[in-house]
Amino acid sequence: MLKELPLETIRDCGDCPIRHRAVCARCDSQELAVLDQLKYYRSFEAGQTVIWAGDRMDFVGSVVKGVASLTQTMEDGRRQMVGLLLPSDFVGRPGRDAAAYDVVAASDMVMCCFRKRPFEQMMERTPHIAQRLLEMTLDELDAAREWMVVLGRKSAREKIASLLSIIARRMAVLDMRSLDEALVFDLPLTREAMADYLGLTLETVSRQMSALKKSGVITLEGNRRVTVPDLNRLLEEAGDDADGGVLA
Amino acid sequence: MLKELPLETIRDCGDCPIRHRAVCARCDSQELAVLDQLKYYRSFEAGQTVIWAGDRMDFVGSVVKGVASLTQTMEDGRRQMVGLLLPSDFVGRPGRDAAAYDVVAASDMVMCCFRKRPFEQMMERTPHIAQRLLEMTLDELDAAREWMVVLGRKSAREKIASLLSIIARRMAVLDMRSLDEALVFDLPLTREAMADYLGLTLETVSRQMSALKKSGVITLEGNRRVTVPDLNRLLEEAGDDADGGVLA
DNA sequence: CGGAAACTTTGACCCAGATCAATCCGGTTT
DNA sequence: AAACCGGATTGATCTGGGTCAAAGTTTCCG
Repeated sequence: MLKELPLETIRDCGDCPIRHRAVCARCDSQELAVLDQLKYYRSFEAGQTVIWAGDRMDFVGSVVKGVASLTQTMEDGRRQMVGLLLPSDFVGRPGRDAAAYDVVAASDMVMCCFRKRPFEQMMERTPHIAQRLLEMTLDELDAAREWMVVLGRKSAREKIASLLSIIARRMAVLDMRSLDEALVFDLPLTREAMADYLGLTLETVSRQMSALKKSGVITLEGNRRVTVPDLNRLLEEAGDDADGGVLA
Repeated sequence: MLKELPLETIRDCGDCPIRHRAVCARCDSQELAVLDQLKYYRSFEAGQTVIWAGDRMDFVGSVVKGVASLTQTMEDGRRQMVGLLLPSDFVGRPGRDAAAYDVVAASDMVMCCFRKRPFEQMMERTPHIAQRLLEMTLDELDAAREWMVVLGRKSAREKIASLLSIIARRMAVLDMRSLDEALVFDLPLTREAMADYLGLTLETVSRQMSALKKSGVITLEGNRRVTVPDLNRLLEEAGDDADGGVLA
């Protein structure tokens, strides 16, 4: 356990599933060729730590497959998740040496990595990368701010509904499914991780999941598989505008 | 009331107080000359709304003097502040037409504005601006994530102490005062705005302010003026490492 | 298959912070 | 000065979610 998985397939950027959403999205074929030389893949199994807060971080990269979490821990052990990274999301900060947060694989995960120095040099020469990274960072900032509303002002039930709707929508987009039909997905988080995301205890998460199930807002098969028969109903429960913001 | 203040002095970029911290920080004198042509100042009085969420926003800019807040409002009226903008902070998002949040002047405030289109064009031609904006956005994302820990995991007393220490430190840096001596500053926020920042009610804010005062962690003169005799003591109350992160 | 570890659910009770309701300022207007 | 007004404080009470505790499920392996 806790060792890196062997890589089934070394992919080519050309058929990379996140080619058009990741930090490389704007790159032309020539720029991509350079990145292709620089990149290497790393795999992690669910639960494995990618890096600890404070550790020296000599790479940056993109989540290709699976889900990772960014978590901040207070000295007394209280934990708050501050980022949930789905495929195409970027890990690391150019210009910073140490990791600011614990990065943990929430599910089995594959990352496309670059050594930090060469990547930074490439960024200086390649405005397309810096532009895309700015765009992605601004999106993340927006997401962080939405999340602050969830943490600061929503009830436990609304928090759970918010989390489920965020995951449901992002998963649907990644799978290119329509938001109108019933959505089925596997939660990439344990109850404890959900609690860390939402500023709750795992008991409260469990109770509210049961409550949403009893109300028919969701269906559960086992602990992980969730069905959302009507996304608008879920969004109402989340306290959001039923036709809320469009995810890019 | 609620009209823009007349501008006492039209400043030159050369002696602008935020010249070396704002989005223009990296610009050379030639680039600065171009910006100088583009820029215009706007003043707001405390309480005045700069722009409402959803409104068309045809400018971007920097806070030069004073403090502004970004606030998200839910349909039922619950409010959460999602950004606190001090001098040098950037307002608006290149590439976005509508404001995402209410922007309100918390104190009398001066902004240095640029019409959005020309600024975006300038950004494309001037990597120094895009680079600096990326850096600032990454810093804001870090700040947002710290704030998420505050919202999700801290007690009311810790929340208040956290807010005071953030403001005290940023004010001290702007005034170039040492963090070792006693810090005195005027709170730029009403109790209600503090509550919106921290996900609390104004009554709880008031009670915890009184409690911190009784414990000698702070001193109050009137409602606004705060003295922090010992910043480390305040940081302990905030639940942070006493020698916490260095603010850039 | 079986046993254990990890995760989840459920119940009983409690408390920090919300809510509701008076005051209490410090200015400002008349 | 008196009346007014927008904060701010303080008090009494209530409650959502935390805490502690005990089962119940899955999953993982040998």
